[in-house]
Amino acid sequence: MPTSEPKSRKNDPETTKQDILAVATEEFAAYGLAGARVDAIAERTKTSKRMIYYYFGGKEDLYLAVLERSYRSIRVLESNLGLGKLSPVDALRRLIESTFEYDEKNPDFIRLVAGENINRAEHIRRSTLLRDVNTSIITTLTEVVRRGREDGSFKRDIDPIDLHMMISALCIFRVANRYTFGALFRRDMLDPTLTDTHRAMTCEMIIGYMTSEGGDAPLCLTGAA
Amino acid sequence: MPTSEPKSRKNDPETTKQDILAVATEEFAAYGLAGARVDAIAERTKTSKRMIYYYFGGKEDLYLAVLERSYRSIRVLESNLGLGKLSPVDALRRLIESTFEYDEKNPDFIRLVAGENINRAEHIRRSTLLRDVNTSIITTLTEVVRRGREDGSFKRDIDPIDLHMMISALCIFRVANRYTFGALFRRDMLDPTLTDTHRAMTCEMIIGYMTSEGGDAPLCLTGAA
DNA sequence: GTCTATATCCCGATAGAC
DNA sequence: GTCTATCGGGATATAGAC
Repeated sequence: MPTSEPKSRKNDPETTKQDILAVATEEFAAYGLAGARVDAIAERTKTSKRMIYYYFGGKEDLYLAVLERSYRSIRVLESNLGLGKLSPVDALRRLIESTFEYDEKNPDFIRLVAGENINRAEHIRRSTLLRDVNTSIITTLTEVVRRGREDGSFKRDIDPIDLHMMISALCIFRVANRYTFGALFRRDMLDPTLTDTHRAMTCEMIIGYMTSEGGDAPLCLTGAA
Repeated sequence: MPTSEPKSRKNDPETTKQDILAVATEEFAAYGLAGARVDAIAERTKTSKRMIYYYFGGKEDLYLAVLERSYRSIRVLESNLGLGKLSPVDALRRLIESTFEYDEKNPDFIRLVAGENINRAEHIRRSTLLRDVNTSIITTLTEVVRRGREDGSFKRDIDPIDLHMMISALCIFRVANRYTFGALFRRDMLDPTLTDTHRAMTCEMIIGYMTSEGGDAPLCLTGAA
């Protein structure tokens, strides 16, 4: 058996790296960058702590690799929704529902982003790769908004980044703030019996906004002080 | 001068404690519980590290005291809005706008909450005081929703906690995720030129939802696949 | 490429005088 | 109530053999 065929070996570098990344994602999501422990990551990995430094350099480099992998995952998923074949309203609804489901199923990603905001995004800022990966969602939304304006279904002239902000806000909040809400108001926002209600609220709020007319004081302000 | 009048002394306990709390709020908001340094807090205080342990017991107790002070601040503000004198729609708008302004002006509070969610709210959960303090916002919203349903201006039968969730989501997101958004999309969500746009979007989205009719497929689904 | 053992630093908490 | 000096635990990172 020639040594030039490493793929038959039990532990090839790529598998080891992916194993480390998967475990590190959970640890960083669970405790944040400052709270995460390299020892804890190594312990749950098939390999050793030395290998983490060997492959990734250090704790912060590993953390950045985790962020890059996580962002790529959601952006790839969004790009495969086939929104171009749908009407603008249906495309928007499909994007909102996909985001809603993805966020609910991937709390680790939400927690990573929350942690990186605590860090004032100083690690994301160092990565041009992350910026490139994330352009796709804005490109997608720009096209949906353009088509909706063109066929008249969207009445609002909105910046696509602001639309992304509103979708993200409503989908992320119930995951990101699940614990404080649960502790303060005794209501688990991820309780399965609430999913349909929350998804419908999210869709109707955003689509309702996009498809309705706006104005200076559009809503029942007559007679107010 | 009798010693029973301590208010004339330069350093009375209450002032010292408030000084510590103010500095600790900034430190915990800036770095989270795990990332915050007791030494850093002590350095920027008028007093010493020893006094932090003397008054508060330890790092985690100080952190909890900071959380209690911060939550009390926003809940007191909300309670003084005089919403009972306004129509349901105007009351809702006033509450949304107040929340929007408060969150924008108090990023430290938003960051504290985000950090506590990283901690899975395990500190908030230990405090019955925090739960009591936070009931007021739900009481307030319950009353607004009840009146709006009664006079017919609100068409949706919404759980007040869910309404609070939606208001919080839209107002908090642009502050909580300011840094990752800025780094990824090159748009500072707190840029002063965006404030009016975002506030109007937030109000119209929520009030528009509450005052419009809902249904299974209420929005332009005719002809869709 | 992989392991164990360890160097080095940093931080929370405390001792003990005044 | 306030200060300075320091202890002790634990974390990141590395050394060095195989």
